[in-house]
Amino acid sequence: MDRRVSIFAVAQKAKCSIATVSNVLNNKGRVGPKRRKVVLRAVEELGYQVSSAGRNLRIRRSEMLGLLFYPSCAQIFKNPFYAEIMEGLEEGLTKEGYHLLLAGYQLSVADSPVPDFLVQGKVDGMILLGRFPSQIIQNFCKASSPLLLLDSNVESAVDSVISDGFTAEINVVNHLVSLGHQNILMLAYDMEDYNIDLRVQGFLSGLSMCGLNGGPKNVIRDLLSHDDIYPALRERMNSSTPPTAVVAINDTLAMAMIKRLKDDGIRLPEQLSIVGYDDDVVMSDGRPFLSTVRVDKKELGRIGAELILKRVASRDTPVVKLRLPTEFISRESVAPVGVLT
Amino acid sequence: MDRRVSIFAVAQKAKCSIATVSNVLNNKGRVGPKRRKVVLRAVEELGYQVSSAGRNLRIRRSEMLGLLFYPSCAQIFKNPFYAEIMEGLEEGLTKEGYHLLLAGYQLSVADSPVPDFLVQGKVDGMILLGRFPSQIIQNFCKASSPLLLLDSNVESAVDSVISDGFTAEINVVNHLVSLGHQNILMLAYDMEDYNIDLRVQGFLSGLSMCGLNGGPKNVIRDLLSHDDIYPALRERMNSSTPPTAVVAINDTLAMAMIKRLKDDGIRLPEQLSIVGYDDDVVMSDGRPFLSTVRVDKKELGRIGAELILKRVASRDTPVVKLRLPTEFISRESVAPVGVLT
DNA sequence: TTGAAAGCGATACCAG
DNA sequence: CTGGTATCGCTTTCAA
Repeated sequence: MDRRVSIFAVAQKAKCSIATVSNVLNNKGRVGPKRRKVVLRAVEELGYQVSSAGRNLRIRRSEMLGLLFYPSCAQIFKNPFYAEIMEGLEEGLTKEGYHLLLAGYQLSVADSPVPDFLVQGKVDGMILLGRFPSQIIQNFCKASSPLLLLDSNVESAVDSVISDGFTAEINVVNHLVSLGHQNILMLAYDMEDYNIDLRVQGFLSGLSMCGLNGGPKNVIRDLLSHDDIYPALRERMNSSTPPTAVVAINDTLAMAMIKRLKDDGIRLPEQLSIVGYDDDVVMSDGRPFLSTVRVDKKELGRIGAELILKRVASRDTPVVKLRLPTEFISRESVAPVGVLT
Repeated sequence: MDRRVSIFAVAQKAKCSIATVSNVLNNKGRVGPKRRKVVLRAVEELGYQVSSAGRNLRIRRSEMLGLLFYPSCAQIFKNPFYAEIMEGLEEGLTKEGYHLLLAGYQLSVADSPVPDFLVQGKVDGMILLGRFPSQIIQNFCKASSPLLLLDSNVESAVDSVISDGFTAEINVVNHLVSLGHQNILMLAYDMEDYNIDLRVQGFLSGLSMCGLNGGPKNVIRDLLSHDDIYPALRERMNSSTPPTAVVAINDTLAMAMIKRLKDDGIRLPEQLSIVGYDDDVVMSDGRPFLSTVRVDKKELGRIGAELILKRVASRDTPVVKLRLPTEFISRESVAPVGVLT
């Protein structure tokens, strides 16, 4: 912000008008190659850089996007999943000269339902990363400023990009069934979460597509923590018709179950096949073990950048709800049913 | 950025000049209480918010600070320690109307040694969070824009704030010695890191202050990973003069050692007392176990905010190198020497 | 192909 | 205590 050398200095040195300098810098093309070179050299020699203050005022955009976490940055970033999304996001934005303004929800939204940097026009739009209560999302929608839901979604007219958990779980079921599994159980957390809904729906669709007429009994989703979920799983294992495969809502849950199952002497994958979701870098005994659904998190971020930028450019673009394709990753945690490897 | 209602509208509605509106909004005091109220109401009714674009241009500050991570946001944020610092930092900045511009080092510093948003005047200064190679820090110093090293330091004229590992480790040693420990070992990683240096120095000073004439033999610092460090510790334990207490450079290392020691059947803390550093939330058997040095991470961030803001306000403020006081937290992992609890 | 000049929205000086 | 007004640095018509 301590710019001593303004566009004037450049114009002077290049013996032309500031308009021409601006045109050169913005590649407006309406400048002859000769002049262009002279200007560029002047810029170089003076070490000139456009002042975004002046620029922003004129173009009426800040070229800055707000990034909001809920409940706080700490919570989000502890999760490596989001960290990778962030990388893609930043990459996509930087490429277009955009930057991210950081904010935890708590701090920014003290009294007003909308962060003040939004309302102050510090940003051209907002990106909501993670699982926001839908009430909060509604507030943001009302602000009628460009908005993007990254890795989440609600049934309103807001752009959003998530991984295609629906198709993913259908594929998972298909794969398991092709290995002979008939009694498949899905494990999820009990919370309001679009991603979970989607995956559960995909799972159930998968079952019925395979003629397995699955239903609520195939899904355990009324428990919150690993410690609560495991006993429920254990109970099923001890029933007269134990599942031969378990689909966990994400890798974290899958790994937690695996640990407990092993402790209880259940042989994996012989007795029970397990599939996760996310393809977090999880190791077991030094090498990847868990079959899972790979989500290209960087791509998720990149696409997100594209989407929000598009909306900033023209606010009446039709709303886009994107589901990113996923890839099933087959590892040791899945085996054909009844086969003792 | 889509402000339809400018300061003009307010002035019109309040039947005064834009100058007065500005004065009211900035609490310049030179406005009568009556007018002031009228203006405030107009602002309210119109839902007016100052445009930071206009403001920034005029005051020649962006009221934005760049936050830089090395090597990438992902790396940093996976560490809960930094996450808490961030909270304090954000709190301190928001209070003063400042915001954080986010950037991973990789992306921002592709070719230029200094991120483009700095040079473009998008920010009024930079905050470097974490362990940067000193070469990189030097580059930033040259940029002669306000700079703050958060939780790190170099021997140049840059503001920095870290926890006082020196005094902390002296206290740790004193405490251990007061419990009868004479043979104390410090464990650290082999890397260039001001914090590690400081703590090691404090540790050694502590020893000599207690008349224990410790030396390099009391410090193991030539190894990189937990897996390498443990054998070295193990070797000491098996020697003719085994340590009775171990001071780990941080909680992570301490917990890693504890796990391995337990696996090897060493009774803790009877056979060996252990102290960590950071007071991360680490549990063992469901409750805090590890004696450690508590760092008020939020305060670290808050102080950091204060420092950089001060420098932005006046660049020729003398350089400040701050060491935040710490607190020794006594828990079960430390016991008097030779006492079998 | 180039330049002059009109703002963008706010702050702050200087008069009154 | 209040109001003109110059100015910040840039983009963008409109003329030439």
